[in-house]
Amino acid sequence: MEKVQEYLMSKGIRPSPQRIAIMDYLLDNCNHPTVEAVYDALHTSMPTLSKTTVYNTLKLFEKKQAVQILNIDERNVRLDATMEPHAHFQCMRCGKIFDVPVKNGGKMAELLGMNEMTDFEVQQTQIYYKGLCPHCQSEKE
Amino acid sequence: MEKVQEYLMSKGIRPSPQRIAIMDYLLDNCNHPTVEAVYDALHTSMPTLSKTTVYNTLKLFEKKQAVQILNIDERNVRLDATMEPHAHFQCMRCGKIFDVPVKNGGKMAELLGMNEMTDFEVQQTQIYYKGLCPHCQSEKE
DNA sequence: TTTTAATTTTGTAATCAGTACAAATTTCTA
DNA sequence: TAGAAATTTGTACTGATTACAAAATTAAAA
Repeated sequence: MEKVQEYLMSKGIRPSPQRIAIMDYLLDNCNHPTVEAVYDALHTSMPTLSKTTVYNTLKLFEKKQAVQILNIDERNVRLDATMEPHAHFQCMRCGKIFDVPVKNGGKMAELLGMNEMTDFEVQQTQIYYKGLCPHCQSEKE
Repeated sequence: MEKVQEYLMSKGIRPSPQRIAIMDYLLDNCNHPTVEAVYDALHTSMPTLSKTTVYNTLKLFEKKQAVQILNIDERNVRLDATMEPHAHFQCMRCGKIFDVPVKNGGKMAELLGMNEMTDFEVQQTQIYYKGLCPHCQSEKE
């Protein structure tokens, strides 16, 4: 638990109880939860927690590069505390989101030839796949 | 103008006046407009047009692979009628969205090594870059 | 043609994720 | 300890998107 606190500080984030709880939850739940899910899960053990705080905190985490806010789902934002470069796959049938490794582990923009567009300064790269996950492929009649 | 009609039919889309107008607008305006922008632009010359129709039509176009609905901007959906594979860059300062070519023109998933994940059936790939566009780099003090 | 069925469009009302804002609380600093 | 700065909270609001059912248009059948 102090691990989380140290992790936040290493990212330049002041470790308040709320921030620790949120980051702790994200590190334990890598299933790309929604904001709602984070709030619901923490609300019971921390009844005073406000949804605005969750939003504020996530915005802060993003700015400090401690979380990725994914727009892969058209309805809700999804959270991901894994900061190593990787892509995401969303199943169009069950909606689940999967982490997907990228060739030679990273440098996604370079892989795609973005380095040749020297005029643009890329600060982040997001790669979203959509299709059918293994389970839903076999379900499909 | 009949070109658009034929294009829709080639995609398996019945060419109603509204659909023709919307597709025509998207083909003429490649600046990744919002739904609102499409509606506003067409509303004057087609006063009966409803915003619901715009939404319905775009959903249909997407299903028929005649348009890409981009989630790169966190506020609004953006439209793109260019169906050749390419990536998108959004400037974090001015918000503009740019088309970006991809190495050897396409096969984006393969470039990233997604073909090796044989268990997932990828149907579409979206690549979003964020950073500073050339113009905003020089503006930045 | 007429009639009927199917498709498409329209407008209004509702939903719901996300934000604005100011008060309350906590933490830091002098 | 007092006061300033940072953080959290709750409520009200916004605004994009959807639900839905009526109206209009188009296609098909007779």
